Amino acid sequence: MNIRFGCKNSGPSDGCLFRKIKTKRQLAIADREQELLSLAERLMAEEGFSGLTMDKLVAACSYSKGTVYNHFSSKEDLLCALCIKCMETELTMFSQALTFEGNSREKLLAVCYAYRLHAVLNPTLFYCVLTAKTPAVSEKAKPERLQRQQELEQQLADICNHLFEHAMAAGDLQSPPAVPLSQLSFAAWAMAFGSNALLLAAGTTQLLKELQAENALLFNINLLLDGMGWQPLSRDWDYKASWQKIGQEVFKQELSTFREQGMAPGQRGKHP
Amino acid sequence: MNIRFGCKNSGPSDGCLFRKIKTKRQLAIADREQELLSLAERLMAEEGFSGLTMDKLVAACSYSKGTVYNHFSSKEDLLCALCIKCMETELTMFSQALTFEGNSREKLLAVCYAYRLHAVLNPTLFYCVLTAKTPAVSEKAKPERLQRQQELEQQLADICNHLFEHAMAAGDLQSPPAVPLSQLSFAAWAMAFGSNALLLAAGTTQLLKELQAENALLFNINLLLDGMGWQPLSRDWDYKASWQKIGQEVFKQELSTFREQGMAPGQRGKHP
DNA sequence: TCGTCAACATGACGATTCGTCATTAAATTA
DNA sequence: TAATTTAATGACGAATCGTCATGTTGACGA
Repeated sequence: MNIRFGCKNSGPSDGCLFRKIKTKRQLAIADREQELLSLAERLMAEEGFSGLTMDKLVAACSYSKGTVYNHFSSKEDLLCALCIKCMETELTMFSQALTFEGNSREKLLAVCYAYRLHAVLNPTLFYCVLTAKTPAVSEKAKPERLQRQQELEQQLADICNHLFEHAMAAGDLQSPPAVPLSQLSFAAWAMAFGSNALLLAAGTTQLLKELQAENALLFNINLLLDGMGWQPLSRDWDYKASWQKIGQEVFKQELSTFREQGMAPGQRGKHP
Repeated sequence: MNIRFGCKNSGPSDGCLFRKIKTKRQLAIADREQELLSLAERLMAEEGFSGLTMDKLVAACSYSKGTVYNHFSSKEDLLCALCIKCMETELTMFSQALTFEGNSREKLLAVCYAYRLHAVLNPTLFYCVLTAKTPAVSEKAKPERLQRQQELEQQLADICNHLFEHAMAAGDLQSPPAVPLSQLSFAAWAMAFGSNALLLAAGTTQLLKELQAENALLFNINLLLDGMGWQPLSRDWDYKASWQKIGQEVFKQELSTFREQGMAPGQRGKHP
């Protein structure tokens, strides 16, 4: 028996979770996992959250049920995998946002912009991330996947934390005494998350129709950062201009794709 | 044929959704709906979100499947009904919070306290409200229920809006020009919601363990209200003391119940 | 080239769950 | 009480989940 990092009994799906892919066979398996994930993403976008079932996925792909279950040990595991894919995309967009040239506060805004844009482009995946944190899901997902999920969460949080450090180093922000940086960072995260979630639900709720959803996140975050005393304050700087500049300079491509199609690729359907 | 507000073909569950309950029969039906809801709530608390199935509910009650389906046209409809029950409880607790004597800002804090307390006491119901806004649910729920849900949402939002009006009338808060009050109110709502959701997930996530979850919502809201310029600012007032005072004066009973049992009644189980 | 064996693929299958509907029972009205 | 409307019942079919015995493949050594 080959000694291969405990591959025994673990099925083919490990291929893409390990850092190094060895054989071409494992490579093919990892490829297939991505293929299945893309298919699942499309199914969910087309037919909504509950429209994604294992049976449908099996029917839609060219593999058998057993093979699909070799990749995803349960529906929850598949959901978790989708969540991971979503967060990886977020991470990419966040990194893209960090390239924006501006003061420390504008950089945080750029990340918020990325967060919002990602949510608008992938509303169903946003729900997916929400439910993936539900105990119902995390209890049935593969441990490796949960670990990967936490890794990504940490990386996303690190980006946010780093922006706060940067601001303090630049002298734009002073943390109150006895308040750890993570607390401030959490506040920003909570605001961004809450705004995004409510704005997404607002389409359903219709309670917030009069609200100008386009700039609501910017408005909310500005209030919060003003409360932190993050310089320059919103009364001393035109952050609305920054916001638009971020869109034009960093996410031009995503925005044009969005506007052309009315919706993002694969997001045309309903979400039943 | 009797003319009875179109009761035909509508099943027994209407009884409790109409404003007036007529016959004793309808009264009994409305009672049974509450009985079923309480049972469903307990099932969900004990066995988690996915532990609640229609079949289990039928097995756990003394009625037949058809009868249960006369009340709740689908699983999603049941979920929506639970969401409504949850929001009604919230509304009660919010009203309770409004009795707190204090300045305008403290009153808002009291409502936030109620929101947080409710979420901690009923974590599974919190998830329930989240998912009830999902298209998957709202598309299959009864129209009357969706309407009731929106009514409640409006009432909750009104409470929040009214607090802002009160603050402006008292001179504690000035809305920036060209910014509707609802925008400010939405910011507070988003912050409270986001903080609560993340804090709930934090138990799972473990990313925020170092965070002092107990006061995180207070901290976040304070930052936001400071950003709005809501007087007195947090540097001029001991809101931590207010927070504790709210708990002691308004929610003493809930807190003691919480501490005695370690968890709220019916919330002892896991959430798979 | 072939044999061997571990790893992988297959799809039939049992178990749940959802929701329906023909039938039976009860309540209301005449 | 008879007639009629309304509600309750649970057997049933369809859909879904996840498993497992069986068949297949491909890597590797001879």
